Amino acid sequence: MTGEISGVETPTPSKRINSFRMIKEEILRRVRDRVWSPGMLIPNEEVLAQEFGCARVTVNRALRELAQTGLLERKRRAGTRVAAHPVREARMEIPLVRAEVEAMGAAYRFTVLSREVGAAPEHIRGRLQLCSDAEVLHVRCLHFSDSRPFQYEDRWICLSAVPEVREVVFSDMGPNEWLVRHAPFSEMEIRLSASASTADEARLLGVAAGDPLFNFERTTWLLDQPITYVRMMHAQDYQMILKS
Amino acid sequence: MTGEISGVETPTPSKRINSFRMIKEEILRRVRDRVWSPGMLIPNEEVLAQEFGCARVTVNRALRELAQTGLLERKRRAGTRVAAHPVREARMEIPLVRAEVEAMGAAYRFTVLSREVGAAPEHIRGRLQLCSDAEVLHVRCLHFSDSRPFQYEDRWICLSAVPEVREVVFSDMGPNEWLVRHAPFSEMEIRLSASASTADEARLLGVAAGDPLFNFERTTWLLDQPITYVRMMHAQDYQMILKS
DNA sequence: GAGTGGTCTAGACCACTCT
DNA sequence: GAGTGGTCTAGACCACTCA
Repeated sequence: MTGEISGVETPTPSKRINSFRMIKEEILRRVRDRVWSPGMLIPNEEVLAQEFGCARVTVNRALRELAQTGLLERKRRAGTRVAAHPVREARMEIPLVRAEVEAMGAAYRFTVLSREVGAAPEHIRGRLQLCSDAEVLHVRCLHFSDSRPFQYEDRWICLSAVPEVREVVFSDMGPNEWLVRHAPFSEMEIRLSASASTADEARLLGVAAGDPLFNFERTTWLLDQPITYVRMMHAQDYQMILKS
Repeated sequence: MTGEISGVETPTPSKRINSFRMIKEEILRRVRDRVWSPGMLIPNEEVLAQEFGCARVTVNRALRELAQTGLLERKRRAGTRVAAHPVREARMEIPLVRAEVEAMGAAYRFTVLSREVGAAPEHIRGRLQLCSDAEVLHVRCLHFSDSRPFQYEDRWICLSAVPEVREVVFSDMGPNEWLVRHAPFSEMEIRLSASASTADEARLLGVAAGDPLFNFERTTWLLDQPITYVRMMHAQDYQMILKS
C-alpha cells in the first residue's frame, strides 16, 4: 500500500442497511426511540426488506435472532410485535473450573477425594432417569485456587453411556475436563441454589458449618442418553455471571 | 378430500435429510455414536450438503446452531470440529415473579416497601455506568407466595432512560412487570451468588439472620442506555432452573 | 381463503486465516 | 494463494393461523 490515496471517496463507502447485524441494530434503535413501542405490531418482513433494500431472508434472520432473545414476539399470520411479554432469555457460559481459576490469575490444582463404582442411589437415579440396576461412577473432588479451596465437586457418571471412564483415574485431568473431552453432550439442565453448608462441606471448603454455599447442579444428556449429574459447591464469595 | 387414496405411496414420503433440524439430529447421532469424536474435524459444509442432498446454507444453519450451543467449534479456513473444548452455553428463561409464584399454584401479591427519587449512590452508579448527577428511582418491594415472603426486590431505575416511571406508583403492577411492558431492553447482565442474610433481609424474608440467601442481580440496557439494576433475594429453599 | 413467518435452493461474493 | 466458514440475493413453496 504505497500510494495511499484518501480522496473524496471513503474507503468504507457508507453502507446500506443490508446485513442482518445492521438490521438488528436499526430495529433496536426504533424500539429505544419508541418508534415502535411494546405490544406494537411492526411491519412484516417483506415490507422491511423493501425499506432496507435487502432480501427478505436477511430481515428474517435479524428478526428471528431478536425474537430469540425475547425482544420481539413472532407468530405466523399474526406478524411480529415488540414484546409486551416478559419471558426473556439469558445465555450463560459454562466454564471449566480450571479456566475459571486461571482467569483470576491463581494457580489451579485439584484432588480426588473418593472414587467408586456401584449402583446409583435413589435420588441420583431420579436425576439421571436410570433404571435401578444401572451402574454409575461416583467421584468427589476438591478444586483449589492457589492453596484455597474453591469448589467441591460431587459427581455421578453413567457407565452405560461412558464405559471408558471406568478405568480412568483422574490424575492429570479432573472429571469435568475428562468428560468434556471424551463425552460430548447436547442437552443440559442446571439448577442453582443457596444452602447452608453441612459440617463435611464446610470442612472441605474451609468455612464455618452453616455458612452459605452457592450450589450449581448440572445434568447432561447426549440426545436421550444421560451422561452425568454433578453438584458443585462454592463458598459465598463466589459469583456467577451471565450475559445477554 | 372425498376420494382418499392410500396406495403404495406413504402420505409422508420418507423424507431426505434436507431440513436443518434433521441435519442437527444426524450430526448429534454421529457424535453420540463416535463416528465423529471430540476434537475431530468433520467434513466441510460443501461436502455435507452434497451428502445430505441439500443446499449449503441449510447445512450452515444446522452447524451454526450446534456451534452456538457449544457442541461444535467452527473456524474459517480451519473447518468444523466436535468441541474438545469446554465452553458451553445454557439458556435461561427469566420469569416474572408473578408467573413464577402462580406456576407453583400459589397466590401472588406484593407490597412496596419504599419508593424515592434521588441521586444514585456510588455503587449503583458503577453498576449502571451513570454520571454523578444522574437521577434514579429507588424502589424496594416484597413479593409473596400465598402469605409467605418469596422475594425481596431492591431496584434502581434510570430516570433519564425511563422518565415516565417518575409518576408511577406500582399499585396494580410491580416494577418488574411495569418495566417489561414499558421499557424493553436488549442487553442484560446477571450475577448469581449466595450470601448470609443481614438482619433486615432476614426479617423481611421471614428467616433467621445469617441464613443463606440466593441473590439474583440483574442490570439491563437498551443499546447502550442503562435501564435498571435490581437485586432480588430469595430464601434458601429457592431453586433456579436453566435448560439446554 | 389469505396473510404472515419458516424454510429451502442455487449461486455468488466476502472475510478470515493458514501455509 | 487457497480453503473454509459467513453472509447476501432472488425466488419459491410450505405451515400455521386467523377471519
